[in-house]
Amino acid sequence: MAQNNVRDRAGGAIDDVDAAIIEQLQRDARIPNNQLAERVGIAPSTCIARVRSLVDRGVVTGFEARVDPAALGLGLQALISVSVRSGARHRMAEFSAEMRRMPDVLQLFFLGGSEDFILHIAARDSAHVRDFVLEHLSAHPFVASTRTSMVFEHVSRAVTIP
Amino acid sequence: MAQNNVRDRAGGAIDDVDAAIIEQLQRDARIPNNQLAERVGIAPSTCIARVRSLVDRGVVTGFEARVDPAALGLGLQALISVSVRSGARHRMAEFSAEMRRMPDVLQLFFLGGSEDFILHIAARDSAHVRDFVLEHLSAHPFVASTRTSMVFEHVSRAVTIP
DNA sequence: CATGAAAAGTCTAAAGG
DNA sequence: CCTTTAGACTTTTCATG
Repeated sequence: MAQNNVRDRAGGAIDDVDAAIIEQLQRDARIPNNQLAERVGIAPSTCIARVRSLVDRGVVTGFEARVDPAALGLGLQALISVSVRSGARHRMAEFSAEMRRMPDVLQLFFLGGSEDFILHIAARDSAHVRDFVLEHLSAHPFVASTRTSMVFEHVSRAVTIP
Repeated sequence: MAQNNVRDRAGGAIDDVDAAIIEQLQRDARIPNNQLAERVGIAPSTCIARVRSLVDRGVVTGFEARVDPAALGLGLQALISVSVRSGARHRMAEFSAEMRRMPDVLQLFFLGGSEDFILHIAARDSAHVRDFVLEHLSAHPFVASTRTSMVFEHVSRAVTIP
């Protein structure tokens, strides 16, 4: 069986050509359609239809520019584990919406287990991290406790096709 | 002072037009250059030069397609905190390179503090998570201990210009 | 640095296999 | 589902303010 066939949510299948398209677009979302077509070995018009189908089926969810936070003066990153008061567990959605509005928040992970969620933030310096935790977390009525760890290095990779 | 002037690493400055360009490209990296130019209020030829400059200065580090792991059959995500044996601390770089090669790893955070790093992985199901931890972490000579938390929800946001 | 105009290249739809 | 073709649209370069 030379061909992959991971089924997607919409019932379509990801074949080898789709996989190759995805891999190229993960590397460079701005590759011209005709170059992309040539690299994956199909005609440009077929390629355009394939890319559209991947987007329509929800496999490719968007195309975004990666920006270096350090280049914007945000040279520090931190992970903050937050435990929510047991009485406030049912209001997590509310809290989530608040956190999402904070400009410093890069990622938000809602977890099962003892910790309730982890925030990934970008900051100018350690005073900025401290202020963020004190003002937006420690002082928050839903928050039971926090634990902050500085990020020394962050590696992020696109998901690999199984 | 109506104009922003965050200095970047290369000594250039991010002015309001650059900030507007970055914001648009974070939303949609594939926006046509002439549309982008119109939205930020400059000529297409100027816009092309601005975008190139942002890339050359390392402010914009790339353009990538976002892919839904669930659409590829990876419906589960986990965060795994890993503590490294004290004797192996000086070989973290080696370990990092190994982890980066694993196809299931989405992100890798190197931390200061008691935990040494956190892995963010995508998996088919809980058996896949368990196998990953057992085979690649617990069995690894550098690893002292691990703690796995399932991710119920993951929100990821582009960095905001300060 | 920014611009406009012209050349080079790319996108896309339609028709046919 | 793929390919070819041809017209429309975009990108890009470069000379000039």
